[in-house]
Amino acid sequence: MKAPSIKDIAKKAEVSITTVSFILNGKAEKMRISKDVIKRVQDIIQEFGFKPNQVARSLRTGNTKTIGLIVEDISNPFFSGIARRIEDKAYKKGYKISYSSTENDAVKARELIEMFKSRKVDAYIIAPVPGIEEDIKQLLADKIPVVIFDRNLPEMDVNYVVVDNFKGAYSATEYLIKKGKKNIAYVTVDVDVDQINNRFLGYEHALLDHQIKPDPKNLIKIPFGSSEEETNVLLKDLFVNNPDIDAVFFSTNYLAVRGLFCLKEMNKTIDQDFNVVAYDDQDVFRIHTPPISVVDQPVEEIAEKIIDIILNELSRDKNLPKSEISKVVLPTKFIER
Amino acid sequence: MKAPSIKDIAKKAEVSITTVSFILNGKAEKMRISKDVIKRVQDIIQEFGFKPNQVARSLRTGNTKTIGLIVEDISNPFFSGIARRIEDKAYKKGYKISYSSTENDAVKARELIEMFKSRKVDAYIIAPVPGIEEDIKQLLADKIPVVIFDRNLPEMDVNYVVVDNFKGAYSATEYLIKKGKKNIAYVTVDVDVDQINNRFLGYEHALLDHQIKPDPKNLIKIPFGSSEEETNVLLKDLFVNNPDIDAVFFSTNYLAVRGLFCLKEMNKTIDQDFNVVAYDDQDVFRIHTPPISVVDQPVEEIAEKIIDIILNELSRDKNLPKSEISKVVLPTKFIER
DNA sequence: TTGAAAGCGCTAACAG
DNA sequence: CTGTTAGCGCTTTCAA
Repeated sequence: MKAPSIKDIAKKAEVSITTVSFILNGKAEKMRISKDVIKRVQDIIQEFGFKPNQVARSLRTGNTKTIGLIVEDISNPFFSGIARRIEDKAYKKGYKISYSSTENDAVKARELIEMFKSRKVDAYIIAPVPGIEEDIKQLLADKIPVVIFDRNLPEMDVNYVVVDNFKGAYSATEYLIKKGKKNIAYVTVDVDVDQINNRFLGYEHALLDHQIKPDPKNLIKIPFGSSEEETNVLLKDLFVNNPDIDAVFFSTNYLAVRGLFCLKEMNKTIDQDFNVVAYDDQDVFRIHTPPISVVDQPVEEIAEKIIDIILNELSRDKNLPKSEISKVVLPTKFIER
Repeated sequence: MKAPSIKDIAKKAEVSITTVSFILNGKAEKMRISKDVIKRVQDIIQEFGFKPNQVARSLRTGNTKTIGLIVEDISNPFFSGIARRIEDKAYKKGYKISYSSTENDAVKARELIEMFKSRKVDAYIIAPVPGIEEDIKQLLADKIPVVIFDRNLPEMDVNYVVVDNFKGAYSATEYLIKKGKKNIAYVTVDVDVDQINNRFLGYEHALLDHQIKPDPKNLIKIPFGSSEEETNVLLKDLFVNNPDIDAVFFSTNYLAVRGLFCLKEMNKTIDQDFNVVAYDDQDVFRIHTPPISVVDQPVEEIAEKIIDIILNELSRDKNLPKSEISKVVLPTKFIER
């Protein structure tokens, strides 16, 4: 009960494997293979339930019709939302997705790229971690389509799709300032990546533009990978030691969720006197009582742009036209609640 | 700047490709290749940054070191949580994951299996939709490792990892009954899959065991794929038309989330007089005011069992020992809040 | 200890 | 219009 090969089909149909191959690849017309033969071969393909071996095809043609997706953590709703939409669109064009999570670890990220390389994926979609610039450059040098997203790698000539994190954070901070907040805490993660940095800059500049001096006491960086408890401890310290904080801005979705739990535990009520803003919209912020205002990232559009760029590069002639780099910066939307 | 092949290495090292291959595959010892040669070849491999072409290797050996993961929707936190953990464990054993979402569509699921088949994935992890029994049987007949999870396919000799949905729903319902609830609504999805059916049976039996006659008016099945608005309308109808409902049990995580929004919009307060229970634990239920009791599925364990079974089958000798089928039923945990 | 060579299944010149 | 054939890069048997 082995899977039939093109040879079996050819033998059964009493034609050469070339003929079968042409029919398989829609080149029957061009090769002017007779209707009869086409029909006969197709019937036999049906009958045998024959599917060409993609592995062999890949070895021969050099492309695998697979796209490698490298994210920080596939279980983060932001990434899984993107993954879902990318999968959908890629699938319609005959591409499959292989995914992997880096956990923000450059070593792991590098290994993943190696793995994908040896597996000959046709293109890469990467939420980069600092330290893989070289590996990405290598990919580019090999003329393999790459799109990075979520974070930008400054100084690199690579396609990217990001949101305007500076403006996003700026507008959220300004909102708080206009609400009369004077001591706006900023909770972030300690990784040095572009989008996180820009969010902080947005926060900082909004303060400065409104004559508020950023107070280091109001700033906390939670180490990446901290457990729920560790995060809790740090957050509580922040609020306990700085009772005059009258608003908090969380720079990531998961920190905001942790923060909300923490505030709840502390019986700190969120109201006119104490505001909270989060990054990324999720059900949890809408459903919270009171609902939490957020800086919303257009997930759908991000995914769409990414896949458009990838498919476009994939379909263009590899050798000749040196394609323009796509630099997409999408706006965020502040949702007041 | 083409990727170097084993041939390039062999030439440079002035040995045959066989020798390189043996060294690559850790068979150098067994083949008693001299230390010198090993060293020299390995240095050159280093220098060239050579990685064997997995595609070629796959074609030759017949395995791709890839596992196909077929779920309903990768962006559902339940599935992405499982995906994350499976990925992690598989990665450590040198396996990669290709994922795809079926959207509960048997036709799409079948296509996905075909796709994975032609790509020669080594094993399948599937959250099955009704109607693909035959395809799975085919896989089994070809002796390809398969584990299904989340839902069971009754009457099939296939490894599965599920939770005891009957008991899960039973205990949750009983909890509500013991709280004195008389009119417990049940909100579910209209797909006819094993785990959804069992949840309903659990609910029903709990009622019957406590001399409560299930009232069809308290039952609603939301069509799968309904939009947020459509769901809203249906839910509102339910509550408006049945004002004596004093508790609701949502049979899936996303329905519960929709339901909570809906109740909020209706200004229906959740308190002693009106209870809510959801299936699957998520941040959103913990953070809700008041917090929502849930039937928790042990995601970590589910993922662990799945990957254990898969890796175990993958490592056993294919031809000889006909392995026992693994039937794992994990308990759910009712979390009262 | 190492090398030569067959072949995994398929595509695509090239030859009729 | 269709067939022959040379690989794609690798593993593995058989020989030396």
